[in-house]
Amino acid sequence: MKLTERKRKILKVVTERYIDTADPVSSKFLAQAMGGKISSATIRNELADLTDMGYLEQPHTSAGRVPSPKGYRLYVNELMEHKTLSQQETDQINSALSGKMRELDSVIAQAGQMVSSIVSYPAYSAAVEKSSVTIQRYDLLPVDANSFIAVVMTTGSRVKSQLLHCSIAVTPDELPALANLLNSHFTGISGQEMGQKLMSLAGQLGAELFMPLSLAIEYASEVLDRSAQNQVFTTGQAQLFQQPEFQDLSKANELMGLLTDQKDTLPVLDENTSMQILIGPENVNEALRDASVVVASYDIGDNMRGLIGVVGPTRMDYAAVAARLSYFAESLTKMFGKNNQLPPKEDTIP
Amino acid sequence: MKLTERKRKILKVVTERYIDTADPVSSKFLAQAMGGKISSATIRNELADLTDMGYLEQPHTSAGRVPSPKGYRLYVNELMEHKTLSQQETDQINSALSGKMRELDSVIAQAGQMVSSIVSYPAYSAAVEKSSVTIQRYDLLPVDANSFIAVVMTTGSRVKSQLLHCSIAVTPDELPALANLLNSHFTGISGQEMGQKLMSLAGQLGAELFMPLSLAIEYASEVLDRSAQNQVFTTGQAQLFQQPEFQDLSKANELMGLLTDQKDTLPVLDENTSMQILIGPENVNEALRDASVVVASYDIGDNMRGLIGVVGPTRMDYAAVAARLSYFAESLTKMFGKNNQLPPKEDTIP
DNA sequence: CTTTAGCACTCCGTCCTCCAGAGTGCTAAA
DNA sequence: TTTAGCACTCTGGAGGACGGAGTGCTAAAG
Repeated sequence: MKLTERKRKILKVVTERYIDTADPVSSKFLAQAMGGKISSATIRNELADLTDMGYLEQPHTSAGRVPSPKGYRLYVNELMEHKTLSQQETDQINSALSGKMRELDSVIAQAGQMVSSIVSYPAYSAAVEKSSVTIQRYDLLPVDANSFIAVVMTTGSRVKSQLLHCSIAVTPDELPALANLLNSHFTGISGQEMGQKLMSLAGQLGAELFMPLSLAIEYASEVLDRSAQNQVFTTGQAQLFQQPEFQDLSKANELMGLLTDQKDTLPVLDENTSMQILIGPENVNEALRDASVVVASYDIGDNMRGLIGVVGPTRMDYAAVAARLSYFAESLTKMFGKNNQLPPKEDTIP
Repeated sequence: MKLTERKRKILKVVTERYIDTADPVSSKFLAQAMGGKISSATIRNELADLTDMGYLEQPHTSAGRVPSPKGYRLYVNELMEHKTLSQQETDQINSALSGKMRELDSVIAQAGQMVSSIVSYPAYSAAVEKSSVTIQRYDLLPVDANSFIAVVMTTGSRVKSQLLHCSIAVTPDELPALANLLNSHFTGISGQEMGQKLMSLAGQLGAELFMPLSLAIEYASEVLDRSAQNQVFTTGQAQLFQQPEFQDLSKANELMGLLTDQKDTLPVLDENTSMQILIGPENVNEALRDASVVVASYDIGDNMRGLIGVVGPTRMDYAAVAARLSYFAESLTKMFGKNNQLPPKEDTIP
């Protein structure tokens, strides 16, 4: 059977109406919405065809029609009009982004919050490394006899630091030497390799050097660990309950679990794709089978990509979400691009 | 009317039974549970008294009895037997805590997760400053012509650092002088004061010094800001739905909102109290009126306190939660106490 | 061949009613 | 003060009736 222009039009109207009201769409409504030129009987014939073709579903005989996942897919790929945001909406996003923030984790977390509040669905947000992270550089700063600060910079120019306490006293003079040792032998390698290398040095160094060294390395490998298990932030879970499809606890519960306790199984975007829409059963994740996900990525520096996604019912407003999400992702890319690594910089103090 | 020993016993049994089954407790059950020596009719008389006194409630005539908030309060204050954890349970907690972790935020967040999974209710976790935080010390590390690393240490010995980019070149020789300036004039004061002081210096310094300085200060005040708005982590929200009282969406929804989007309004413990139980209407927060909160605190270094709380139905198992939470809090205090500021330290590399 | 009017049919959701079960409160006796 | 007995109340689930919404099909019209 051929998908005529009129069928496409009908599918589009059905989808948009259903997105709007969450009620199955009737032939009567369609006849009107399509201009009143054709009768509901004709529409019914078309609907029957579309149902045969798998684009529509009926919750039960004698209910209206609802788009199937296949229908949504066609809608998203071919029928959906790509919205552009209104001035007001871009302003809203821009002002949300204009706050000054430096630390990467905060930026990521906040981005999720903003998106969630803008699209009114739960959102998630993460940063993923393009390649594996290693330590690029170490600095050690003296504090007192038993403490010093370790500062490490990873590939991707993220800087982390921590106060370390050492039961054996460390004189400030020793620190530069230790730092040298670290920089020359413990950069560019994995946490495991660091551990091995450290062991091999165990015999050659006195305890007064070995101990602070091992502390610093322990810290460094913790930093690597933490950036490897890329942290996912989620927000706006409560928005789920606004949706009629999640009035049913059991459905909502599964998704909630995903959003709170198994965040790390949320869909990740393949590299080189800037946005992806996953509809219902297209999701690998069992818990997302009755939901849809829109996920976009943005660039952070050379070695990292940010990920930001929205979770909603299959009935979610794809056009609106996609438009907002892609604008948001682009803005973030620009923002990070400004100085090749960091969030917006204002040269004035507020 | 007097609260006889028998009445207390009955209240205790009612409460524990109700905590266990979530079903109103009948006189028949009580007669059996109390040893079968007295008849259900007698129990009914006693129940009527307890209801008059406000310790029990009836969902409707001809249902069994349920503890009122006042009843729970009495139970918690006087009737509850303080559990001690089994070997297995302490082992579980200890092994959960034994993972090595240094960064404060991660420790806090993880603590919440552990507690939530141990008690099977949603949990929240935060760190609060005992007094206002200021910067104690600055270090600046050269990176390249236009970048340097700023390292700041706050009161309470938390160290934060960030790579900063400056559009005007900064020579490495200038950094120590800048750091001196920062350490002598910009320590021990609030973010606002820093801003003012910076302004007053604006005229006296050339742009090549002023600009990196202002970047560093901007970063420092951001650090202060962030630690002022003490971040609250929540986990295990999905556990709410396991509870029969939150099968009703509207109840659950309100609580979910609190746990995801208004985390910062969750109850905070007064200083000097190590644990507190807030039952139903004792909560100031409207959304918590039908819920209970158990919150405990632990020490982190000199200037900080950790806070860890559990949110559940009023019917929550206070004895179990309180026991686990206080053990957990004590363990954390010990853990942080070890080196007066930091999480567990192992002198060996895994 | 397509469109349309007409009509029978299906299914849902709601509203009632009915009824068993659980539990109480009260009374009167032990 | 305790207890047996009994009438009473309330809930929750099952069953049935019914209006409404919407469809599918047929047969006629374009």
